[in-house]
Parts: sequence; C-alpha cells; structure tokens
Amino acid sequence: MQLLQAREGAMAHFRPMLRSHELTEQQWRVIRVLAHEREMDASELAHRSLLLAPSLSRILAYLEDTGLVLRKPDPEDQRRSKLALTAAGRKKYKAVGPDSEALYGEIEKRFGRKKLATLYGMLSDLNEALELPTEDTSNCAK
Amino acid sequence: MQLLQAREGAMAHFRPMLRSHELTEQQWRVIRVLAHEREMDASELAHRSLLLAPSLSRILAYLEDTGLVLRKPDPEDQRRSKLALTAAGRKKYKAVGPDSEALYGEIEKRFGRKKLATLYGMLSDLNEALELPTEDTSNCAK
DNA sequence: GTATTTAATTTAACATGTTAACTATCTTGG
DNA sequence: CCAAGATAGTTAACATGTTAAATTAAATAC
Repeated sequence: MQLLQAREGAMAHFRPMLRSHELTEQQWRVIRVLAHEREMDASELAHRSLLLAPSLSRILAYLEDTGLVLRKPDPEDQRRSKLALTAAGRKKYKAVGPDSEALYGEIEKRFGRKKLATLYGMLSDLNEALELPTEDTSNCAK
Repeated sequence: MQLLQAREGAMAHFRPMLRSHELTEQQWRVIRVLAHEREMDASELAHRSLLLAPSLSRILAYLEDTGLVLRKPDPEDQRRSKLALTAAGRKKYKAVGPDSEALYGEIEKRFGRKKLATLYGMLSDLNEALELPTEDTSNCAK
C-alpha cells in the first residue's frame, strides 16, 4: 500500500495549484485528455482519464455547465455523445499546463530523472501483471 | 499517474474479497492496524491507516455500531479516545487475514518477489522525496 | 488564575469512488 | 421484421476524499 502513500504524496503537491485554478484533480485529468484529442466519446474518455463512468458523468455535467466542455450527439450512434473542449476549455488548459509541468519538473529534480523513468517502467509492468484475469474458474471459457 | 492505475489494478483484486466479508478497503485498513497494536488514539490510527481525520471519524462510528471496535476515553487527555478491536473485531481480522495474504501472494507470484521488493524500495524513496516541504518562502521559519 | 492560543475530533458541504439498477439505443437470431 | 440480448450512458445510494468551520479540552501567556 505504498502505492497509495506515493500517490497521495504526489497529489498533495498538485492539489493546491489546481485549486487555485478552480479545478479538482479529476476535472484536470479530463481536460488534459481532451486537450490532446479533438473529440472523443465518454467511454474512451473514462478509460483514458482513469475514471469510472458514473464519476465521469457527473464531472462532464459540471464541465458543461461551466462552459469548458461541449457535447454533441454522435450521428452514427444515438447512444453516444462526442465530447470536446470549448475555446474556454482550451484556454484553461493553456493556463494550467505550465503550472502542472513546473511541479512535475520539481518532483523529477528531487527524485532523479532516470530513477523516475525506472519507476515508471516497473509500474507499467505491474499494471500489466495485474490486468491478467484471476484464476477464477467461473471465467474459463472452456 | 501510473501510480493511480497501479493502485486501482491492485485493489481490484482485493475489493471483491473484502466485499464478501462486508468490509470496505478503508475499514479493513483500520482493522488491520488495530490488530497489530493493542490500542491507539485516533490521530495515530489515521496516520497509520492513511486516512484523513474526517474519514476515520465516520469509519469509526460505523465500526463501533457494528461492534468491531470499542472506544474508551483517554484518562490522560479528555480530548482523545483510545480505540481497540473488540473480540468480534479480532475474529473478523482472523477471518479476513488469510484471504488477504493469499491474494497478496498471488500478486507476488505474478510480478516476482524480488522485483516487488525493489518496487517497494523505490516507492519508499519517492515518498521520502515527496515529503520534503516545497520551496514555499511563506513556510520559512526565518 | 483567567484570557488566549494550540490541539484532537467532529460536523458540514461538496466532489468522487463504487456497485447496482435503469433508460435508451443498437445488434442479432429466428 | 421483431423479440431477446448486448452497449452507452445516466441515476441512485451509500462510503470515502477533501477542505473549512465548529467543538471541546489542554497548554501558555500574562
């Protein structure tokens, strides 16, 4: 459970900055993902921002209200919506991005660039190992 | 933010098991900590179980109601309470512990015992690096 | 000794995490 | 076609995360 502590320690540095921009950590993840893709449906957005569908649903309602995100119906499939940043959303991204990178750079400087890269590699391996299904016989296709 | 994904991936394995014992992840952390110390005040319990005080306050209210935890006033300091597991709480710990260790062993087997130890070491270093105060001039004592 | 300050907890308010149930649409087998 | 199943998304209900304010008790300053 060192993972939890590490994540909390890291986010403790980012939260005050995000708060000064009136964003939560999760709202920022959504904006960051949308800033790198023109538009996207909710399922993919949830996957990429590491949010569960119900959380994303609430967050999108808020971001729409505040005018940072726009949703358009998908003509191909009436169940889906396409999400994209508005001009205000892109502006917010440009305002927060540098602050975020500065804090990240600070962590990198403290911990070591190379060491951080190694840690990423290990976490990536761990994620891969964890994604494999459990040996739960109920899931065996045959 | 691989940290978040790694943690989620790991907990996804534990949550169904904990759910079958009618415990949340956080409730289990509290019980586990109390199982290793006879009694403790709320501040230390919060620190050791990586919970914020308000969360712990709610969790303790629940665990008291369900009879797993007992609180006694601290005669030395009327502001504090001493928390301890009840007999039922210790029984719950003994019931859940083996299941928890089995899942942990499974992860260790998949990822490699040695590699996992290395990862712990790095996370520990990261936590140390993150704990240092920011170069925020407002915090400088002199 | 009493007023002020500090400390331990709790309460409040709002956002998110988690699971389950629900709605609307799409896809398929017959 | 169409009825049964699968999908995308939302809503509901409850637990926790997060910050700020309130409460109560202890420690300190005069």
